[in-house]
Amino acid sequence: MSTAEETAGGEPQAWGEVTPDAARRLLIAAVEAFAERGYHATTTRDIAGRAGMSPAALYIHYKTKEELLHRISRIGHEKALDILRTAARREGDATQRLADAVSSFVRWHAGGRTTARVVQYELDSLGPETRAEIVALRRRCDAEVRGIIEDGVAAGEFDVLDVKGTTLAVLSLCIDVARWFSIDGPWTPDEVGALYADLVLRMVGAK
Amino acid sequence: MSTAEETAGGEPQAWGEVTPDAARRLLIAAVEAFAERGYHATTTRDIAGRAGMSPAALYIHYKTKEELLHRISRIGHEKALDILRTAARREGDATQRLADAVSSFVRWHAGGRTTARVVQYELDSLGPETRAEIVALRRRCDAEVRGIIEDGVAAGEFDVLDVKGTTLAVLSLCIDVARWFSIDGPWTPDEVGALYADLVLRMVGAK
DNA sequence: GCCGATACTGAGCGAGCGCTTAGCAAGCCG
DNA sequence: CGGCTTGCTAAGCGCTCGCTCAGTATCGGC
Repeated sequence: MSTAEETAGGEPQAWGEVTPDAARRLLIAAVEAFAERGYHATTTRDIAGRAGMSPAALYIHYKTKEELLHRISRIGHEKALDILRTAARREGDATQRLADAVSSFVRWHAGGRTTARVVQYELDSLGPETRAEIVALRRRCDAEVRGIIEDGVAAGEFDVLDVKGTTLAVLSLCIDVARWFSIDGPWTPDEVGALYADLVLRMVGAK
Repeated sequence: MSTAEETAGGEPQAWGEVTPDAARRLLIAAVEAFAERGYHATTTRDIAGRAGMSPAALYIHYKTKEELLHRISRIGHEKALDILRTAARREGDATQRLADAVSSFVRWHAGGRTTARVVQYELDSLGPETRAEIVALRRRCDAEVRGIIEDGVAAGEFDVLDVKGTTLAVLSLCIDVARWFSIDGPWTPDEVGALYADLVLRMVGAK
């Protein structure tokens, strides 16, 4: 992970799927601006300015300001789902898979907190149909984590009172990392990932 | 807790300290609007309209739109701190006090989620000096919870690897309830409070 | 060398924003 | 009863917003 990308807005080679280059620069500028000030407080002039372009250039590549948020949100959620799915399908018992899922999910929220903050907290600024699409992706994230916890309960590895509620709490705990984590704080993303994996294993009563 | 206030925006007899009546109505309208759409997406015309007044009436009672957010945020944080302090100073061992703190704090975030959402998630919309004042209140909330956990560790009741990190995680878990809780969901605020108290006791390794 | 396509800029439109001002109705005090 | 204060409204100012459009520079294909 390069320092430039760590401080500027994301994971290494992030947004590589966005082409052409000008469209990607605008999208990265939008991620930074949305994360700093929020969607509604960000102006299209600010986004274009950060990308080194005139305000009108934005509308060559995106129909509206909301389309930018939509693209960011979908790509981000797909990445989040990918992280959880990879961990859930790994070999190993439920304890190992849950620890892996939580630590990598938290690492993503801490390391790419600029992106994660937009993805997790600007959802309400999307229109109804667009939001519905993103909410569907979130439910699939939820299902991946619930699957691991159910496996652990079935195998007798975990002791859980309320599977649905505990799943929600685990995801909520991980997601909120994007709100409070700061690169200037006392922890690295790896350290928070390890701490949180331990806390979550305690929450599910892993032996 | 009356149904009207539950669906409309807060706890019973909330905002009783705000006078005169017109100022309170405007403030309650602002809480609802900020919670629904966010601070920047809310217009002063919308706030005044919800309170049944003309746009100009707002400026009789408040200097700016930001002063409304400031007042809401300070009163809300004082209430949150009061809840945690009351629980921390109760009689009983650390396990009982932590369970009490978490369940009442979560109940407040779930039951008064309209208010809590504004208080917890619109902080960045405040100006620098105002935000500093609120951040100081948050640190005092943090200190109350850390105090209980430190007591529990000292008494041998808890088994915690990282007191500071665990404190942060516990508060983060509780606060994020305001983001996802819905009155239409499958749980009551009491049920979430009880579930979360159990989860947190597991996180700190309570016997 | 010319043509159309592509990527961009400068200027600016209509709308809606936060906030102000002038004026008015109602209540209290002498 | 007259004059002052209080709480409000109608109208609107100055500004910035998201977005548009006519015009321009650049470039590959023929």
